[in-house]
Amino acid sequence: MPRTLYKTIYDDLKMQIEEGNYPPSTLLPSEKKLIEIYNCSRNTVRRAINDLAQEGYVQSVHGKGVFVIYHPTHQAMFAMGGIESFKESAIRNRLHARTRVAAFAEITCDKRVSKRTGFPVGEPLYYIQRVRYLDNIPSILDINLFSRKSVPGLTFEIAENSIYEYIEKKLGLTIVTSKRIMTVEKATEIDEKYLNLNLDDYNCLAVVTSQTYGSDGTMFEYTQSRHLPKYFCFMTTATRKI
Amino acid sequence: MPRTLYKTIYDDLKMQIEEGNYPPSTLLPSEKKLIEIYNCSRNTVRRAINDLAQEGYVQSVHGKGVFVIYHPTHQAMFAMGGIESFKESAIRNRLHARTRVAAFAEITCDKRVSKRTGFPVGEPLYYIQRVRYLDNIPSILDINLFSRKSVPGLTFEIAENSIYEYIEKKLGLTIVTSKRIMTVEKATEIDEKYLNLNLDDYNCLAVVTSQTYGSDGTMFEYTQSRHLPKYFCFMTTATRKI
DNA sequence: GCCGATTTGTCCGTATGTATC
DNA sequence: CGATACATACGGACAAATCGG
Repeated sequence: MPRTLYKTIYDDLKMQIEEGNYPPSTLLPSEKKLIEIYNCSRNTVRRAINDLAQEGYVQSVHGKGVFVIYHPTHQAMFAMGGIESFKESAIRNRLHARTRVAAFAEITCDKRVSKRTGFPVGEPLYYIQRVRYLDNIPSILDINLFSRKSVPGLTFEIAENSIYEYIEKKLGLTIVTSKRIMTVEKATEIDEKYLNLNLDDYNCLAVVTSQTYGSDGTMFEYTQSRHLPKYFCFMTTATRKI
Repeated sequence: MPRTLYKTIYDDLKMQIEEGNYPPSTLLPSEKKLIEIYNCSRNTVRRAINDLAQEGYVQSVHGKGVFVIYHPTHQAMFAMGGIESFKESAIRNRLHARTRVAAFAEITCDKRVSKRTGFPVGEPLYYIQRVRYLDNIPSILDINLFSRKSVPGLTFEIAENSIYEYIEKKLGLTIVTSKRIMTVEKATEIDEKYLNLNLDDYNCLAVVTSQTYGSDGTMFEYTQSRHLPKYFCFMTTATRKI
């Protein structure tokens, strides 16, 4: 449940938009009216609208009002721009999810790994390979590197379930920022093996590389997710800086 | 030139971070100090920090301070999360850019097009196909649909140069929000023809579909960009909502 | 463990500027 | 021109997290 006022307003407006009470290409009530509706200050309303704008739900136009630009099409997507665990996305898309751990090891960051990941040389790490099944089809190959300092006590069993759940619920570490880079790469032998690839079909994979930062300001995770193109979709909203 | 105070502060902090004056994993000066430095109110400083956080430059931590999480690695990318024209990205990456217009027509949106693009049925549109060359290699196939109402007067010649320049400079229309969806698709015969594909190499393309909204709150552009994987890279930053 | 200083987070009120109609 | 709408900027108050003594 939202504990802050602007979050409550944000959630309510978002719900109203999704349910069609504020249809696409119409205007939201003016800030003045929203102040009356939610009985709060103008800043608080503006904060909520701002967050909605960043997610592509609305767009403010000077002197006119706040337009709804949400279209229901974009709901049925698998991988969204936000930060979400595999389990969370699977649940949201009503797919059966299963994870098989293919490798689990403790390593130390060397020069080569440091260059690729951004972890400092000498940093103790967990190296984990996992195959993700959606409705029993191997769909994603995940290669994770977690800092053993930031995320201590990881086990094979936790990796089989949800590492994010462990981080947030057991360790109390909050996940804040995630930087992601999307590329398309030729499938390797390892991909072929784990994802049961038929190269005549697709010989490429969608590769998402991400660095995740926790609430202590340090990077605690570097992950490469290799997606079967068929089930891959990545959505984001950009706003132009003037 | 930035006309607003928070933009000035944002630009200055960004520059300092990029130049290494505020190195990665150190703290920015506290809000209190920044208020003194820039001689402004707390809200203004916070606004600038907020914008930097959304671009993955910094991350605020309650009770501690604002960490710099920028790493210089991410500069040399081609397609970024932001809104940028082909010409702009090419210049930023110091590549020679050329555009060949393969098709230019005026059409009217029918049911099928409407379902795919989100334009209303009956909307008058421009249909444009362009091949983008980077350093004389055909790298991107762009299929654009522009609203003839929002973007009147488009010509073959403008399409050969920069449509965005025309929209912003000649029409005075501001580009605000862009929603994008990234997928990986099998290459078609058309791709093969225009991009000189060798299917033994890559048989897939990175496909970015985007809907762009202008300052009048209406969608004026629907574009599908089909990228050669070799030169494709897409970067974005996500922050977790609690 | 407690306390006080520091730092960020939330929220309020107000004034002024500027675009739209 | 005036009314309405959003944009920028300032100020202050209190809460919550962190850290050092």
